[in-house]
Amino acid sequence: MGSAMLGRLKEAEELLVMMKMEKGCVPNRRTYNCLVDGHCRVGEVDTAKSAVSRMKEEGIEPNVVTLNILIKGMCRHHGAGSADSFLIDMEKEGLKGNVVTYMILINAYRNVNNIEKVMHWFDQMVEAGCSPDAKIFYALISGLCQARRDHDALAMVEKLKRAGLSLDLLAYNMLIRLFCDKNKADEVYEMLTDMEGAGLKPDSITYNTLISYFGKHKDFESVHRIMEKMREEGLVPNVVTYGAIIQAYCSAGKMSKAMEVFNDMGSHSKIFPNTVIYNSLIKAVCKLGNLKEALSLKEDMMKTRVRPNVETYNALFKILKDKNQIETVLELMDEMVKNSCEPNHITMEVLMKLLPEIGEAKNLKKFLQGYSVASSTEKYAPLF
DNA sequence: ATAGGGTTAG
Repeated sequence: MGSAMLGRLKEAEELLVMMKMEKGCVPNRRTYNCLVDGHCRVGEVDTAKSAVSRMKEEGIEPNVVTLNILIKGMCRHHGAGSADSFLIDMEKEGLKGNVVTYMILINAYRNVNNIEKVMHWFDQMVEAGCSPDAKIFYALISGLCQARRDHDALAMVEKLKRAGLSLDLLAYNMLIRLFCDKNKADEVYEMLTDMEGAGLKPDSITYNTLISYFGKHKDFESVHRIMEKMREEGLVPNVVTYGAIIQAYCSAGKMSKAMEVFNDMGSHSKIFPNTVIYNSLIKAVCKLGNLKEALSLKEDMMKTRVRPNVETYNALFKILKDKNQIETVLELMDEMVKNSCEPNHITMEVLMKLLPEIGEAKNLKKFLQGYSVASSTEKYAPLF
């Protein structure tokens, strides 16, 4: 971004000067807030602050909107920590935040998974006499679910209900997901019942979450029962539904079942397998030591233009190492480079073990720099 | 055009 936007900001500043020169055309607080926001959006937080000083000099006091614009800008460009201390300073000067102010901070800390700070600012908000609205509660419940804090999440649900508010489908889905992760079936059912009582119907995300849960526990009877119910409700299985079922069969070692669902996908529906689904299958056949099948699935991906990702290659590197197929490792390393697929620490771990076979560190370094390793004459542009 | 938000398969 930057230059074009910065250019327009310069125009805005010039316009402001012109406004001041014309009689009866006085920039007001809104004018300044717009300008402050513009500077914040391009990351010029300091310029934004000096615009605030200028507005003060002209006798216009910044309001809570000005404060929120700055807090948001600081969170975005300087991190939540700086916005945090800035608000504390502002509060000392008597400027009070509102629900929006706390929402900005709560979400900033939620985004970096700092749940302590999320809770801290929720408490601060209540202490400051702000009554939280449903959106605030949803943000908090989301943060608590992400942090896997099921008890705290339920406590927050209680607070929301006491405030006369209720959960929506999205919030229920997050909670159901959390209880599935924690393997708390009773709580899952409780949520589903509660949801029904609130007049909310499960959507495909709810169903997919449940299918994945029962799949993980190899309870295929429940998986099918839920799929049946899903169809009765007029919901169509999507790529995630199929992915969950295929993954379930894979982890149960039922490869023929997994392949059956996989093959049915394209023919019985217009839903086609994606990278996640191919990876489930490739990982499963690798685990069974079936290199040929793994490579053929990867070829199938290339043919159907489903992009392999780093997980695909890592699974293949592992089995190729076990089977001592160095030539293929080198070929796949080149293919990764060609497809701009970035290696990760797992890739490096596997390849490091193959160092002598790959031809010492030289080739690994070339690989990392984006050069061909299979044939030393070929050369690609460095990609990483 | 003055400020705020969250979900599913590996």
